[in-house]
Amino acid sequence: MRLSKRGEYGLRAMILLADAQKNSPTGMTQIKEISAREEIPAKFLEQILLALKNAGLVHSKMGIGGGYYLARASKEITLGQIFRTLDGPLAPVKCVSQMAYEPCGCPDEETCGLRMVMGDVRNAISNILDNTTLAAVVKRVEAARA
Amino acid sequence: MRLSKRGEYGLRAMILLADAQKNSPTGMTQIKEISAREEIPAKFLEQILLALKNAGLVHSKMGIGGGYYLARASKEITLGQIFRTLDGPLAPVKCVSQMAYEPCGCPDEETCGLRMVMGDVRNAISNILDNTTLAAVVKRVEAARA
DNA sequence: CTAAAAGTCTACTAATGTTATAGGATTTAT
DNA sequence: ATAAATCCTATAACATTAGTAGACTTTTAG
Repeated sequence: MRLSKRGEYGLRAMILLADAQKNSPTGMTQIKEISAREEIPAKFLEQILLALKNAGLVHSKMGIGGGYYLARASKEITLGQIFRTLDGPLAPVKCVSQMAYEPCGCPDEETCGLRMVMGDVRNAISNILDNTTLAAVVKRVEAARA
Repeated sequence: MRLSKRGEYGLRAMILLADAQKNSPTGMTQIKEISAREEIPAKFLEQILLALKNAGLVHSKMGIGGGYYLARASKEITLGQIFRTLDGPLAPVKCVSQMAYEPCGCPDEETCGLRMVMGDVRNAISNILDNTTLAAVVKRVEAARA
């Protein structure tokens, strides 16, 4: 049940961008700054941010003084959206995926006990990640710092 | 967030063994029968059952008329135990794992927003898998069949 | 006692996925 | 024009996964 480094780095970067949004209007931040502050390999982060950009979650500005910033207010972006962009479906098995259903190979899906339980697991994960916004995470971090 | 085939096959096999326990005292079943009924490659299943045996979750009997059976009553075995044996820790990131903690590389664990949320995810998964027994799964399957 | 039926155990392989790194192309401010 | 930044694609090194192969051991039936 592991989160990939790609997903981890991407989520951490997005939380940083959400935090930056509070200091300046857009919160535009350069790759190298995110990379330095979060200790993420810069060229790897570049690919990740590009994927998030293509998914419409961040915008960017090229050239001198450019950088990345959230495409929407931080309370309009959920961790679930970021996760799915970088790591694919939340569901532990494809046969309970809402976004990318596929049969998993059990003889009868309707009476597959594993499928029932994994459906619960998927819903539990979704209830957290699809209902947690970047703004909520930033708020929680501030509470922890206090 | 994917369950491996190894984990999937192992969980399905264990649910079958739990069901078999209701028909005969031990519910002893041969690899080839599990393999046929669950459509799992026999030699792969062999390795999986061996791992479950070494973890003390099933017992076996060699020779003619042998097979595998649950080491305890089906209500004494949780899906969490099986999952961990075959796929490792439940936690999406090591820094929130109860069984196998390791730092994940964020600059400060105490104020890492991702870590907080992933802690919640781990707990949600654990609440399901560590509280669901094989007996409960079998019961649920029967309810679905009715 | 022997042969067949079952699990035991280890090694190997092919395919895939992960985690990067490299380097040129493009855009923008000065 | 130049420097600073993102854009984009390729590729390499490594790890994991899913499965296969085969020799070995134990047990029972005859």
